[in-house]
Amino acid sequence: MYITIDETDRRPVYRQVADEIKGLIARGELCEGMALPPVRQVAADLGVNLNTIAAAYRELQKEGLLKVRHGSGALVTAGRVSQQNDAELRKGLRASLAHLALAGLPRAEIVEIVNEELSQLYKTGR
Amino acid sequence: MYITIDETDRRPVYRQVADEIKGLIARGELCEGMALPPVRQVAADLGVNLNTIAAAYRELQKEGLLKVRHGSGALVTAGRVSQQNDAELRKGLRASLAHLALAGLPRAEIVEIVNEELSQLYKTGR
DNA sequence: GCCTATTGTATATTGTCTGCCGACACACGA
DNA sequence: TCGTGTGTCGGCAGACAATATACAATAGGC
Repeated sequence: MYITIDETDRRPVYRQVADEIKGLIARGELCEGMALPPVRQVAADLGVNLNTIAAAYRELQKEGLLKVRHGSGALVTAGRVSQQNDAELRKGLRASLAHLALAGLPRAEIVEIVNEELSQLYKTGR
Repeated sequence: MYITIDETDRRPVYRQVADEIKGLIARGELCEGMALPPVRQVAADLGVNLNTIAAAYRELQKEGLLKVRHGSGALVTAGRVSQQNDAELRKGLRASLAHLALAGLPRAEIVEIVNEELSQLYKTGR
């Protein structure tokens, strides 16, 4: 499972990890029923404490994407998160798009980038 | 200047404020040369300490969007941020789109939302 | 059944970040 | 030059992040 940590990112590490795993699930690289690697292994790979990864797993369990079992491991339990309200969902997207616009990208280029990313998310018959 | 704080948002308040102002600049509601309201006024409107707003202004100054002048006020100095690398720019967008996909939205609907938001950002002859 | 390895969990500690308060410093106009 | 309006600085308390260490649950071999 290939995930990375960005030192320059201001989000806490456990949330970066959670978001990366969420991305893997979103694009189908992790499917329902699959086991996640043990927290110690991920922690060793990334050079952080095992509790940091455990926090990421708990975060995802709280969102309903994982089932973490004491003594066994963690399983992907869903390919979807429970429905959220529309305004809430848009907020993050709006901020990201504003960021791209402020960087000076023309609208057409942003559309192109969005389509590329969406193709990654919807490539299979999901 | 209409901005709001979301108690449920996990980002710190000063960053929420910074991001909202960034959005206002991105969609042209704040233009180069315009003055921002004093930190005390924004702080009073939002019910937070003035230093919290000052931190937001400093954040934006660091990104090159504002010029904060001790004793006078803060001015918008640019409608663009300095160029960043492409991968860095995509990261936030990718996460947002993954979130929408995990919420179960069909691809077409996401494209529609993106276009709506982009229309807000590019509505004038910018 | 019991041992052992493997796995997640709980507790305590340390440092950092947030947000606040009060005092200070700069700018501009009367 | 003085007063008002403006941003800034230092210190504080509380919350949060990441760590080290010890604990508890599970799975498999014997």
